[in-house]
Amino acid sequence: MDAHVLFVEDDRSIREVTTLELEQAGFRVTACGDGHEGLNMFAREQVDLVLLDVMLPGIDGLEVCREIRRSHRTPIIMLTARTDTVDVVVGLELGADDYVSKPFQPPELVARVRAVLRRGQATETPAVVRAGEIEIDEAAFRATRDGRELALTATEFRLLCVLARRPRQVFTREMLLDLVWGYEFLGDSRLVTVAIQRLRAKVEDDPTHPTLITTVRGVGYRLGSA
Amino acid sequence: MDAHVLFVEDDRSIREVTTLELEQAGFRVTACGDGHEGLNMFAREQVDLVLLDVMLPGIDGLEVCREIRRSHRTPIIMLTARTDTVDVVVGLELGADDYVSKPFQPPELVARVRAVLRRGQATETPAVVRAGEIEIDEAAFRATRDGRELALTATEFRLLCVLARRPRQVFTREMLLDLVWGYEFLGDSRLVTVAIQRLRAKVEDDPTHPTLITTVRGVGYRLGSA
DNA sequence: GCGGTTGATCACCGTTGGATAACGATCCGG
DNA sequence: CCGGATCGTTATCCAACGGTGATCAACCGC
Repeated sequence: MDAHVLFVEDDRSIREVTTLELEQAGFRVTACGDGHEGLNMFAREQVDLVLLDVMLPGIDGLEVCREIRRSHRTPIIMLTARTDTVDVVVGLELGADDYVSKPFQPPELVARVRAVLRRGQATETPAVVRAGEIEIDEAAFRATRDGRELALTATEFRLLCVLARRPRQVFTREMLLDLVWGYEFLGDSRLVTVAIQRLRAKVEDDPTHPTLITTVRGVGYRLGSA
Repeated sequence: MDAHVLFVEDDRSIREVTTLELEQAGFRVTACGDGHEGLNMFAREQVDLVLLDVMLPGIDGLEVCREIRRSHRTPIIMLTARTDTVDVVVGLELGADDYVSKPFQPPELVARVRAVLRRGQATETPAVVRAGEIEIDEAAFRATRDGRELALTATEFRLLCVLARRPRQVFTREMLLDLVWGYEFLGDSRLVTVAIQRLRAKVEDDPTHPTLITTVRGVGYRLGSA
């Protein structure tokens, strides 16, 4: 199993106890105490599932959930202390996969986590990544924009995927060479420049003024979110 | 636990023995023998900690460390064969989290790795650094002020990062030359003066009366004091 | 106040990085 | 075998970046 769980919960004692419980159940756990940080961790780490308290200082859990769902389909389980069902409904509407109401028995939580992960694997993760108006279906090898399909070539598609998997992260040309063309590839990194160019021509509204794939001069390229 | 360790060491026997030791201690290990490859692996793999020999063919360990620290806060432990402390000091200044001097007892190394990882989780290294009203997202190479994005150049951004990583710490011009431009850089330290000035022009409310980046006459600069 | 030192500011301009177009090799379906 | 598509390579153009030197202003010891 060995899935990586991100746990966002402001109550310290709950956080520590539950983290232990999850670790004993065989999960790798990254825990933090507020929404901002949760989003940061999520952006940095490769996470298989997110455990999200609704009540959080700063950005609350629902907001975090919405933010994650903007670009990722990682399973999310919400934790809610409230007895009323409003948060649950809103949470599920936002794309949460399950919820657990506090107080909970740790074994129950572990069971739910397992269940959601299993479900996710069963439905063979749709692997649809969204980035702005663009939708990428890695499995189907298709990318659409506002519903219309983009006629991307294989390398263009791979390049787009790599960029889209970590939106906002800047990739140097060398990283992209490794990730898209493979580590053994020997060749000028100017190839990346051209590849980006060709991708932009198909993806951007106005390729001369790219808004989706932006250039960071002296560093590299990045996708998304102004 | 199951952390992923990247191990960069050119001496083959040390590499193999230590890799085994680390694996027996429960870590996943990726090993390689030179700096270039180390950086490539780092770019490709999801790594939790880097073990870095100082003496390496090609790019040396200090350079690799600097390169990684340009955009990542992944914990780094330096291995140094030298008895003199210069490398250690430079390494720590460059942002290494610990160092171990060779020859070392493998158990000691494992203990240090565990300690640094634990520390890292405790201090929960943020991808986004805040300094006053300024937010810095190192991975995205992006800095905002009151939400509005700052149009910084690559060097300006790196300079800001270095200063922001240790707020209130005073940096001499020579330190900044090393940390931002690299220690091979030969050139007048007045360059730093100009760079600071250009950064201030974009960051300060009133660049003629800087409040964020202050000058310590006869010494250097520091960010966010008061 | 005076001279010396340190930092701020400005303008200059060579270099670099990135956009863009064009070329050629290779692959593939018909 | 031919025609189109794809992708690696190369040449050219332009803007922006950043290193340098000159000049000006602030500060310090005497």
